[in-house]
Amino acid sequence: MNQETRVRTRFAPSPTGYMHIGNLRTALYAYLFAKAKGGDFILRIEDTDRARYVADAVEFIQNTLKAAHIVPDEGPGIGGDVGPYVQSERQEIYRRYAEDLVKSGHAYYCFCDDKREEQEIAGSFKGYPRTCRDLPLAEVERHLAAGDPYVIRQKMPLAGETTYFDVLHGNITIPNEELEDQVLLKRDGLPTYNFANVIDDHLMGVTHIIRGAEFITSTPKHVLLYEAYGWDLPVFIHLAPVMGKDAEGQVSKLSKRHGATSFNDLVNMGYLPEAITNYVALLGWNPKTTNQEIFSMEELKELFSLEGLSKSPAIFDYDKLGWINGEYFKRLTDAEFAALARPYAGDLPENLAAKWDFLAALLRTRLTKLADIPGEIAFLKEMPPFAAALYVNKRNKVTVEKSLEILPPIIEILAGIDEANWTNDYLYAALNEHIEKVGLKKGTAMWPLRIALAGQTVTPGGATEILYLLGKEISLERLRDSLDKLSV
RNA sequence: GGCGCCUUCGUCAAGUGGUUAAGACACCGCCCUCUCACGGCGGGUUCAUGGGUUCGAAUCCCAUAGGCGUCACCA
Repeated sequence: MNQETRVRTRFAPSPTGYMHIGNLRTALYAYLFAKAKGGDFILRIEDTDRARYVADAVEFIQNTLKAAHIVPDEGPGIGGDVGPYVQSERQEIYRRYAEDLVKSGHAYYCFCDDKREEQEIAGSFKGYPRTCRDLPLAEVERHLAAGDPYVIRQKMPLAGETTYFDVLHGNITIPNEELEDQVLLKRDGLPTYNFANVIDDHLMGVTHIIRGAEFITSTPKHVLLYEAYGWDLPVFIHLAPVMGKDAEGQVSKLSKRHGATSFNDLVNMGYLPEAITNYVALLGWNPKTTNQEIFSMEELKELFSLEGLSKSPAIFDYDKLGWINGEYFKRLTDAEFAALARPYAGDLPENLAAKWDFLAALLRTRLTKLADIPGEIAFLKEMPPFAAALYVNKRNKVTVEKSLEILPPIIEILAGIDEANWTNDYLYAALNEHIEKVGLKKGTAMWPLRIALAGQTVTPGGATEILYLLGKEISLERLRDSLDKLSV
């Protein structure tokens, strides 16, 4: 390929209505590479399996890419010079190319039934099926004239080996006897993946094929096709898979048992699309020149290079995703975060709903995903039952007895504060004054207060913040109730 | 099973013959602190195993093991 060739990459999903995070990463890398090189990124839909067709899947894919800020230059609904970009609309093209291959002797009509199962049982599956490989021309014409159903198969070399170059893995060589005379055109007239893929990549001018490692062993078949047509080979880049780890620590290809595996699942859990994209970019790619980890899409487009790709599988790590998501939360303003987080809080009692912005600000630095919000704020909606042992805190020198002494005067002070002054700042100042007067350590007084108020040791916000959120009435109610239980 | 790919801390990873083997997440400790979190400082038997090559190997070669993929009229 010469220097002036414009880089063109593509993402070619089948319309399943589900965007696996591994697929999203493939799309991302193909997109980033094209953009890093000032080239084009194409979206092509590979819907040649009628049985697997899912309604609205194309729209779903487009929406997902949009949410992830991956923007195709060409594709269905976008246009471009080499469309259509949906394979089911290109049927005639494949047929023509398949027939050309028959004429040039690289493929042949096959009228056999699909006997694979029988053959496998018989244990002679290798080399199958080549029955029609050398069918006399007259015989072929007789079948065609009779309208017999057929497939077109690729004629593989019986000996030797095929080698191609992969950017990540170097030369890959597969013995030709491993290659089956694969079907190119199916009985229903539609092409198989292995055929349509090659035709389209060539016709659409794709220069770099970035796809999953599961295609490493079928690529020699594609290479043979390119050679049969006399076409230049594109550059192959086979990405290592994304793995998951289950509860037992077993590693396997990322799937349901590892939790959410689709982009949309993660978004619904409250990971920001930008954070997911950022994390996924780093899962199998490293910028090399910097230790930076938080990247905008613009930065990624500039930095991305094939050299940073990793050839070994990477395990999807929710901890790291959570950290990156948290970093994105911290970069938002309080108002932005409050708006984004509100739907996850569910129905809020009036007192809390009115103070949502204040609550959200407390939550912002404490969360790794929005779906954790209900659990974080449950104690504000309803006082959880708790054991007196929670009052005991060594570092703040608090015991149950001590709490019994500390609480009553504080409750009295709080009861005397006017509703109008019931703000975090005022409450904090008032309590602080009392604490200093009686010579307590701040933590010693605040600990039991927060426990009596919240019923749990870990809370978003400190004692006075919780007082403010709960409001005077509920706060005093909770405190008196807790004190009663403690006195028994 | 055949063929193929992969193998640096628990995880993501830098590293391309000479480094105290970066950095990040997670974990642990300390500091900060009205708890937690945030922030700051610090900690940890990491080069799968066995052979070579070399003055010297995480880096090169060969085996072994393990993991993964593939062997469809699915992609």
